[in-house]
Amino acid sequence: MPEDYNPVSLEIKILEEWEKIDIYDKLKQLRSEGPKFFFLDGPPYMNGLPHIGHARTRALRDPVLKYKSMNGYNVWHQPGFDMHGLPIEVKVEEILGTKTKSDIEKIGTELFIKSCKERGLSFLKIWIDFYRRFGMIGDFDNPYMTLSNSYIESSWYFFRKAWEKNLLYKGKATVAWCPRCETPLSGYEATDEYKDVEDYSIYVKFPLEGNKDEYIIIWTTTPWTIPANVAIAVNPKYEYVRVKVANEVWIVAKELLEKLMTLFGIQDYEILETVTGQILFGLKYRHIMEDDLPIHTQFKEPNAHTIILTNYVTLEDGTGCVHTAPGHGPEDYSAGVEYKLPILSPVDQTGKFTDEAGKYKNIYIKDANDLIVDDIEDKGFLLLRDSVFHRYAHCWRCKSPLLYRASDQWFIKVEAIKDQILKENKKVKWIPDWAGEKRFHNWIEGARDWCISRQRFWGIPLPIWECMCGNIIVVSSTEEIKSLGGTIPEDLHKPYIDEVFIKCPKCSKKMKRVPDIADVWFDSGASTWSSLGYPQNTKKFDELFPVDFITEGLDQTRGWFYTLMLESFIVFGRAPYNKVLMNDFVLDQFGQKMSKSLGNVVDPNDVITKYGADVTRFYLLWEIAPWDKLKFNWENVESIYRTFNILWNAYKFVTLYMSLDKFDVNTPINDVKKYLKDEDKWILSRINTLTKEVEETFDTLELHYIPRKIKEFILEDLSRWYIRLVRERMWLEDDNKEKISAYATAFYVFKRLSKILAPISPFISEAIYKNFVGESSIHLSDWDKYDPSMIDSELELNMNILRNIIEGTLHARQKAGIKLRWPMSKVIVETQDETVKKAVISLSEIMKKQINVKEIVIGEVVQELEILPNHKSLGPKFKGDAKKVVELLGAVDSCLIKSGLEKEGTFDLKGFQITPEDVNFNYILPKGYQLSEFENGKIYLYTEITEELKSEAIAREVIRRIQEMRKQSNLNVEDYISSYIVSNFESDLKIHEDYIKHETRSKSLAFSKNNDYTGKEWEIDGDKFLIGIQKLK
RNA sequence: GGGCCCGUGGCUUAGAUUGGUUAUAGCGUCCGGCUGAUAACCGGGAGGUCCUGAGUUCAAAUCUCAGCGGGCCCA
Repeated sequence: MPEDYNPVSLEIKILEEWEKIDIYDKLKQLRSEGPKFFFLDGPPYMNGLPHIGHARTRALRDPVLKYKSMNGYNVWHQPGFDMHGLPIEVKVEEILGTKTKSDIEKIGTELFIKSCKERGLSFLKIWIDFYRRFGMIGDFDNPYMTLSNSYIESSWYFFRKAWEKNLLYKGKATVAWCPRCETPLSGYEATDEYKDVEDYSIYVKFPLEGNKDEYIIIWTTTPWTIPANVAIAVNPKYEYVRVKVANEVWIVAKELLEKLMTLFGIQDYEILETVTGQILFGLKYRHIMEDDLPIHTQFKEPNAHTIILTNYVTLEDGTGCVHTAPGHGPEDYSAGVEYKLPILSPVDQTGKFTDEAGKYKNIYIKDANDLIVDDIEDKGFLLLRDSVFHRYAHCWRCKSPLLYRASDQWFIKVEAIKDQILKENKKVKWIPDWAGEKRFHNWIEGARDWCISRQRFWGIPLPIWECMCGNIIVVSSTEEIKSLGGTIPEDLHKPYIDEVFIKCPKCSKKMKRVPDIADVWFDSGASTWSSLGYPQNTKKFDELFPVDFITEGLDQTRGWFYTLMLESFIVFGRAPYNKVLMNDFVLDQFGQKMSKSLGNVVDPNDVITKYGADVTRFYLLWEIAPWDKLKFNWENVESIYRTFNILWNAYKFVTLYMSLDKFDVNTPINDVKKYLKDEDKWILSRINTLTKEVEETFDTLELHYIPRKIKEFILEDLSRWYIRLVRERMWLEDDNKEKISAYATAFYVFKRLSKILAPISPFISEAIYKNFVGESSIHLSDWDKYDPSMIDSELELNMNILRNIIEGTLHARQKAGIKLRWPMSKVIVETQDETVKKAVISLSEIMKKQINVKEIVIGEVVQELEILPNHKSLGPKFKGDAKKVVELLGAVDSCLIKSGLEKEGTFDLKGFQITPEDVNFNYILPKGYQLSEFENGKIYLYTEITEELKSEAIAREVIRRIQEMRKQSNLNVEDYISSYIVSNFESDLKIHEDYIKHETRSKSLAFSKNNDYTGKEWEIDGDKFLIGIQKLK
């Protein structure tokens, strides 16, 4: 006999059982011959605890895997963990108290890297414990970890392939740079953290060569980039003006002229000439810092310090003439390449000016701003010194303001292959489709070459060795290193790997590894093959590739979804995954982002501790579609808990009677088929329909529909309807066939329901299944496919109609103020719908019981139409004749008037023209009837209570009181009692004596008081009843 | 600034592929009822500018366009 529903203790108990039998091992063996299903786990970053968003993603993916397992698939479910990268380095730096890279070198990179490793591994157990507690079943003893030697070695394969395909190159590029971390950041890393900051806003004039006192005006918010200026860009399409201001001539965009003059406070100016940007092309100017930065006089490139043309120049702000410093901006850099400009980037990796910056050498760029602006002013080139608030990129980890600087980096040539990747992406099934067809597609379309190198410590070392002679070798395995004369360290990380030298096959000199590590986004992107140890071990990969299914959050569009696609495409020439489910985030109940500072963070462990993993998983799936934002709502979690409680109680109810009767659960449903009643056939049909719908939804991955349909089934079909209908049958004595067939039906339904529920809520389903079926685990059982022969759509439809009518009748009862306990003699169902008539006829027995009415008639009740004069309208209209009109209204058939008004809008009442506003109509029910409407018709409840009905009603009222007393006395349902009833209704009760005795399990029923019994006085409709009961031994 | 997604009673939501009677359900609230599984449940009432505006149409929550607000991604 199961206890009350206590999810937490139930789940803990089941977890212990799973551990005892080593359920994953069993599952693996069981499905070893099945078709493969390769699920690739999106590795969480190991710098914190699982949050509710992680729980959501897992609540989405785990049901798919469990479902696939139950359907015979050999599911690959290996958890993965992302353990390298800057976030961990930053955390470790906090702990060790280092501020710069040289600090790290001082304390020793070995110590630093060891600390990073410890940090990365420190969360592993917590996460795996969380997965287990969450009800996931997977290969948790063998996770893939990006920091393992095997993973690193496998991932090297990518660089080798990219190198072979000419997609890996070393280049100078202007990339976002964090001066504190002293490393470049990817474009998107740089945009993660924009902050509003105050900066200079300066307007500067550059003197044109040859034309005395003629200047071109530029605007910038970064004075520190002026030293690196090598060109000024204009847009060939725009019009520019040469303006006379005092004794100078200035060049600015025509459209911005007025605005600028107002800004500079200049009233007297004269437009000398209007030209297109095209005309300005090639004009030479002098750099304003020639004196302090001699380098500006030494450029050999012919285009240095000229006006160039680009189309990225806009008229939104500035002057239409754009200061161009290829060493400090990506767009400037492309312009620099296009026009063969010198790439000047006189800033070192810590953000300080270098020798090339002349007098500004060794000053941190931001600190140099003031000095530079002052200098420009002193030289007379400053037109305006102002400040501006704008969004400026900051380092996503350490929050330092970023800068752009040119440096030597390794790149992946993405632009060359993106068209092919777009083609591959078309083969991938995305859920929802727009995630792939639009979002991901657009992202790839705009992709640029990927700067994959980082000048940091904690990451996958680039497997690139360089020789003085210029030879470059990209290795793909430790074996290869050995064959080239290198020795393999125990740990493939820095600094050990830096000590590995190989012999140059060309010149026999010592080749040195490029000291860089890979951008951490590279790591997880290599998981397709690295998690399987490929290419060092080919077996698993050959069996499993490609990935059948992945799922992650929508932020991974540019992250994991992308790196997986890109890297796998480069290595294997195809999309690595077939199906991708993209989910949105979890917000708080008001739609606010969860954050520590707001204090609105929902810890998944809190939810699990309160309601259990089953409810949590079910809720996270049920609340909203996976790809929509989930507003976490505790009240809705509570409602799921209540649903589970109801399920449990329904389960308890049937098991109670089954075990009392020692029902043999092996009784096949076919054995009792001829005893099945309509409600049995109906629920059997419903559970099969539900199974069908669930199967279909697991294919489309619109996963939220599954728990919604299950919840509706549990509440509407199982608890509110089926159990209600069969309750009495469960109380039948002995081997009554009606009872046995109800048991067999209930068993079938619960067994199937537990299967359907198993993928989503693995614990309660396990408990129900094991208690019923006795097998080791539901998760080692096969999915019960829906049985089309059990589905009777007509019956389902009829039952729906019936439920509508029953609800309508109960409404009529309520209006009449008659309790359900009181039997009524008749109800008349009025409908034009033949289907409804059929439904009522075929299911009238159920209906009679549920509405407690003796007879159901399909027919109609003629209602009298009453006409009510509207004096407010009639009075003014007919004045003195009004009274006569009212009399006439009473004399003429009101139906005639009504149809006349409806057709013509007016009615001739013996010469008086009346209109609709003059009268109101009212239908009068014949005496003794109560009306209620339902979807397809009307219900008339005949409410006259005869003596016969009343005595039955009283009997039922008394039964109800005795049941209540049994309950209060904590009697078991099977206990027998003796009872007495003292009242003024002895003769009524005597008519129903057997009925009362049977219902209350009274062996004897007396009509006089017995002081030995537990007695209680009740009042029923104003009459007093003294009732006593006594338990029999 | 661009791409994508979202906006429906106090709250959480269904309904958009295919325009069509009175816009779905739950929570909360008020009234009534039921209860031999249920600290449950059932019936009813109140509660709506379906973000705004325009357009297409006999008809728009639904389709189109523009705008507003929120989110993710990018610049």
